[in-house]
Amino acid sequence: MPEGPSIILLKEEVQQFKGKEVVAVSGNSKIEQSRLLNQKVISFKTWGKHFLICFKEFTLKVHLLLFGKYLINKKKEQAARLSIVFDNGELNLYSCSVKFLDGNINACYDWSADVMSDAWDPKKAIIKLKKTPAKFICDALLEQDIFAGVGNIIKNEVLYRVGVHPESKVGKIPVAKIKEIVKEARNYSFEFLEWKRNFVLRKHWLAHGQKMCLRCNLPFVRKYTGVKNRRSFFCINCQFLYK
DNA sequence: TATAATGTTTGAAC
DNA sequence: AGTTCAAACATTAT
Repeated sequence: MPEGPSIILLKEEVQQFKGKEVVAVSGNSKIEQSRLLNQKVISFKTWGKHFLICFKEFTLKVHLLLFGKYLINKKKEQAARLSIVFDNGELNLYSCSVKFLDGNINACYDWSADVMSDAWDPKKAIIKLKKTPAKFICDALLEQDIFAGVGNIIKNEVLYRVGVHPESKVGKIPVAKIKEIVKEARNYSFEFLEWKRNFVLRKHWLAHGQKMCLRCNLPFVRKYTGVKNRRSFFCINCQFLYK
């Protein structure tokens, strides 16, 4: 479900509730649900994979993790983690993490680290990468402090597009190539957004889940890589190993 | 039916 | 005290 672009779509879909007051709350979440009652939604925001419902005094942070789902004006049979009812509809959240953040939301997040944000700052990402030369690039791309919103699919697609082996060491990758990776992390995320919006994301995957490399027709390597030990799909012919 | 998968936090073990 | 790592959580298609 998640990855940054999917959360942007969620934000778009709930705009009907902006400015609306919460009239009922339920669900199996252990948070103090009553806090939400009678509160008016000031705005919806996202930071990477975080979906943020901002109220006057606090923000509700929703993270869909790996299996999270949401339904708008619809319900599943299973109990919701949190169901937020407005007078014009409801938002139902399932198998996700929900938490309150107190105070000004801007104090909680560095918006410039979010690849989907207008405030995204590629230069900062490059500086952060330079500080961790020993890290594998496959791990670095998943670091939310550097590339908030990038998940495993985006990681695989970006590395294939720029021709970099996932087990390359950050410090061994030429600066020009690092810049390309940073640029593509944002660029691909926006393509992901439009494809996902139109339900055609999957058919545009060039690496993730693929068996053969379309460029050279060699079989992909499928391997759990990095300290994070996440699935990587790559072509040893088209993706250079900087080590 | 067992397994694996778009993710993160936690707390024990070093 | 800082790092590392396995476990926990949760869902569903194959």
